Amino acid sequence: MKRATLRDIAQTLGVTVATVSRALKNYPDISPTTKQTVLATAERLHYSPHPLAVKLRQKAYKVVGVVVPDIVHPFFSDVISGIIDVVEAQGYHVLLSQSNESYEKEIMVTQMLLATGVDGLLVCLSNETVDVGHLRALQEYDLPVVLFDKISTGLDASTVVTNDFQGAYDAVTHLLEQGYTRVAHIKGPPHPENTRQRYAGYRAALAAYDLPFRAEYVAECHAVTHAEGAAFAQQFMALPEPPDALFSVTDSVAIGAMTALREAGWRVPQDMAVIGFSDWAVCQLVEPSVSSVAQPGYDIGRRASDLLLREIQQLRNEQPREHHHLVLDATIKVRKSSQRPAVG
Amino acid sequence: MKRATLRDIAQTLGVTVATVSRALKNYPDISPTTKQTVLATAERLHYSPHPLAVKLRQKAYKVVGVVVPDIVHPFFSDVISGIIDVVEAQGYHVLLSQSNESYEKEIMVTQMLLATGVDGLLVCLSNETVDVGHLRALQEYDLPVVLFDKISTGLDASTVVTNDFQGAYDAVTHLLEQGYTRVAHIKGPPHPENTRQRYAGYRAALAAYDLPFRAEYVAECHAVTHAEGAAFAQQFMALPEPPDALFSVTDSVAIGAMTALREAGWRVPQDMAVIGFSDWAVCQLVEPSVSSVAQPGYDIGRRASDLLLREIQQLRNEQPREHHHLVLDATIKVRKSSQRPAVG
DNA sequence: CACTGTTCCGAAATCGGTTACGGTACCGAT
DNA sequence: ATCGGTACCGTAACCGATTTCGGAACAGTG
Repeated sequence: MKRATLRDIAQTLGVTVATVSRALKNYPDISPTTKQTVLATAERLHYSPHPLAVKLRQKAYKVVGVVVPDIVHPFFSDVISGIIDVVEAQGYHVLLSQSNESYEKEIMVTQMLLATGVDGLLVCLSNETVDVGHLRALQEYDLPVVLFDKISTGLDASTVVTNDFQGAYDAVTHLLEQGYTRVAHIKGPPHPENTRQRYAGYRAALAAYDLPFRAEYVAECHAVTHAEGAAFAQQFMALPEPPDALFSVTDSVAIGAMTALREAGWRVPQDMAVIGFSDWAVCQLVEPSVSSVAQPGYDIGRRASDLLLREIQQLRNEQPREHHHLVLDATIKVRKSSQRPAVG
Repeated sequence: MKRATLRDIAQTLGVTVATVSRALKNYPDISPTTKQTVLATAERLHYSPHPLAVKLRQKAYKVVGVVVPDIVHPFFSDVISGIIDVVEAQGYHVLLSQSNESYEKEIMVTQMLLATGVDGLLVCLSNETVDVGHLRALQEYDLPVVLFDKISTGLDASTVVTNDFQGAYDAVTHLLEQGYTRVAHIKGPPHPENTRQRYAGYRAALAAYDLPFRAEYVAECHAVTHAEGAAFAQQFMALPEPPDALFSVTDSVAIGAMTALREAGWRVPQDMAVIGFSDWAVCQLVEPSVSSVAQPGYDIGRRASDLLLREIQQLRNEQPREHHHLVLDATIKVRKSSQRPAVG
């Protein structure tokens, strides 16, 4: 069964396609009679306008491109879910690509999206990305770009990020309020802004409690794995004055540390409290359950989409485009791993 | 900066768009001279063909639609990742939608994808879906559809699924080989074929070892949650002759059961072995690490995409379309939770 | 010089819609 | 009878490419 076109309807009725088009779109100067018959035969032939023809004429793709480093990651799935919900409600669709944390692939993918045709782009930069010339090139083609999570100051674009500083600050403050005083931190790799902000939040919380910063209480991840967490935990336990709490840049590292602690006979949270970051589902499944800082992934997706769709509209109406920089709060989820049992 | 068109090039060179088009596409009857100048100015103007115009002419969207119940699910992220990798390598793109496990939403979403324009569809049915009339309607428009994971026999389409029967059979056999004899099973909801196959595999493995089927060793989930797993574990422990091993339909349920076991003072795997299904990342993070059956999500995505792209090609070449039904083996991942310690 | 055969390129149709513009028919008013 | 106005619909340009057909220019041959 072939797809019905305007001409099919026009020919069966003995009118022109223009008339049919107007009848279907409720134009004023169409007689009620012809409108009725057009609608009827359109219904009968299961007519629906050919998407490409409409889009070509309208110069609108009704599609937003999404580039994430890695789809198989709970945070990004959350973001994508938020994006889809907002964007589909506005009649747009989502074209999805991943960069696999590779700068090369990111360039390839953005080029492909440009070539395929999108009205705008939602991008989370890869960890490798420093230069954003490829995105600036897109902007020169009047293609709105909104960055989220991993952003860059080198681009004049709207951004939506988690408040990593505040999340870290709250997490460490929570530990300090529980009475822990020697809080260690396993940082992430030096480059991404996120992990730097978490580190900054850690130091700020210590400072707010007039606690000294102790370099031996800070370790720096590279692979950000379970194994690294375990290794650093052992390193901390071997210190002459070991820490009594740990704030980890990521949940997997935190859980790795907890495994090492348990194997060494340390109890969590009695001997060492642990709090992670990201609030993966696994935090609720392990024993003891792991406190963590939840990133508002779904909301990031929603807000970023809102901003992008607005910019697309502004471009279309030739209005000046505004850029916004949203910072969404993270919320700490307190579970067993950081709740100091009542003394006595 | 506006996008350069064929006409822009044609006008600056004083030729027609037809010449430019042919020069750019290496047609034979173009003089080397003009081909050179055309290529040069195309380069200079950063020309790239307008995707919509090409697609309209070619009657190809170069897009495949993907419908999954829930993006925020490690299995589906894996599948999507596989789809993207295959499809992008062939110059196609992925239009992503989710049904949220709702039959209504699934219909809406497939309609939207049809209206937006896709060359084919990769669909995992929602749990609610029984009738597949909405997909059959798509096929009548000559739109190839490939089902994966949650499939339906009511549709004449290629399918790609995990061998749930074999996965379950292997898992239970593994338990029996370890010397466990009283293997319990927590089933999933009755409707999805997957969970029925897992149940069948469980029973077949028991039968292969000449072990009796004991109804009190089988429980049926509804929400398929951590809490349900814990509740059923307590139920099993309260039996006069409790099981010594558990095969669970899903990892989260397995881990819930393990939590309840530990709280009751039962050791895993000494007092009860546990093996789950799906092999979520969390299995490697909890203590003891959880054995599980890994579903080949990434491969399912790849194979399903291969089938779909082939059907799209066949349709385009007016060749007869073939349907295939792939069943990909699951592989058991043996970890601590199911390895019986050497006795003595 | 006429005829045939290349070589290279333009004209125009096409994909399926949208829409500015113009024209016909019919009405009532002068 | 003429004019202005309205209701309705057709014509055609357009979006940006692809592709068939045919024609002009030129070279080679008898």
